Amino acid sequence: MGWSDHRGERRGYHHGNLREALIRAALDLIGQKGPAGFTFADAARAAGVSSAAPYRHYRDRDALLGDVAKRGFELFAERLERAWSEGGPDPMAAFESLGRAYLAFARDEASYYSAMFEAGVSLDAEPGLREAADRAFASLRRAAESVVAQLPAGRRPPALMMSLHIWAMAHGIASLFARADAGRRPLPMTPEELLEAGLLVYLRGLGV
Amino acid sequence: MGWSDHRGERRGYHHGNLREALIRAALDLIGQKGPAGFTFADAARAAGVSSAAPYRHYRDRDALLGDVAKRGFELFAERLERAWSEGGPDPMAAFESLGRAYLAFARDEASYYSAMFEAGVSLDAEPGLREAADRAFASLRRAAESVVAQLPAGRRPPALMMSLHIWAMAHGIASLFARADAGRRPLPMTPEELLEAGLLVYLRGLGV
DNA sequence: CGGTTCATGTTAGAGGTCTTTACATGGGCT
DNA sequence: AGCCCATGTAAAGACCTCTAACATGAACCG
Repeated sequence: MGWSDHRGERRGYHHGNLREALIRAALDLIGQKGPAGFTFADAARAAGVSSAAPYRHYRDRDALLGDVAKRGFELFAERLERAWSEGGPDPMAAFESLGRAYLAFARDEASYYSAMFEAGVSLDAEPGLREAADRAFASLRRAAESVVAQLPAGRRPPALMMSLHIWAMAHGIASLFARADAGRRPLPMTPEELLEAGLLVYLRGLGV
Repeated sequence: MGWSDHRGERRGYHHGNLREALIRAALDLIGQKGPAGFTFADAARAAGVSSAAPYRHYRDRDALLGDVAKRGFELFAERLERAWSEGGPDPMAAFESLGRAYLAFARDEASYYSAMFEAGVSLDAEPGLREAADRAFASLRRAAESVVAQLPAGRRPPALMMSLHIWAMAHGIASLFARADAGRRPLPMTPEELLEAGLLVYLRGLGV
């Protein structure tokens, strides 16, 4: 069959770039039906190949999801690092920029976020996955250290703990309230406002 | 077949309490393989009945999962309410008791927690599900109101927002760090300590 | 007490999906 | 040109979902 896939890219018997097409298909399907809402064969269909073709590139569905999660963490780390460095010279302003970038990622790249945190993918499922996740977390931690460094030496909270708190709150808000899950709890404010307010309260509690 | 199920409870042709057995089977299976890791037929097998029997009690797998989530929220609400009322007369002490109960539930009843927050069950999937979830959240909110009421009238933050922040942090910590997911990020402290510290910082930020 | 009823089981099977095995294709190298 | 092998397909077998038709036995009723 020579007809092209749904993006009009396929050229002949061989797809040419099935690996990437499967990733895109997985992201599309996660967006439509959640991380558990599609099968390996569904991804093959969406990419325009037979249901056996994906096995040439991934051992099974979990391996595909693991690759998606890994790429998600890499993209996430980039976005967080960029938000931090573009957030201005003031650590606090940069910090808020980071928080917004976190939620923006959770919202705009909801499919990646889902694969990263809600698909039940083990950090050992894919080589490099844990490293990518660590890099994203390190970005948060560096930001926390930079804020902590502004405090007088006697009142510096542990930056690691601080970054864990912030990560937990950002993830909690993203996970509970920022998903478009049709039937989610309604909020009196946007998730971004909720997170910003939460971070401000938390930082004030630290004496910042 | 007169042999009994894996818990030695079955008596004869009729199971006697298949509905409950299916719930237990679902919880067992979620604990072993995650909320997406088993089928309706698996649950039937685990309960010791034919694969058609569950249809007498649940329309499909989602209905079973919805019932599990509903019971989970009911149990969760009970535990939170009890922790609050047993936490002592001091609102702050009661508040910490509530936080510990939250994490204890996420840890000890990980299968319920998974069905409630990670299985993608819509709050409309089952009659009474949303009500049960609301009751659990209301428990958090009442606790927040009680703490807020201790503050001078001019400095009272909105209790709803406060309860959302606390829920988000508790859920974030439970979801990211408190699961025994074999390959989770290691922490320099227990999740309970992390949450307690986070709540203290947050409450200090509010002026409590 | 005997018979009826009906909720709750069973088996059988249609229809579908997933996964694997054996075979087909053609791009790239010598 | 011709070979190799990465990357596709087709088809078989296993399993799941769901329905239909039948079986069992506990509870109820005359």
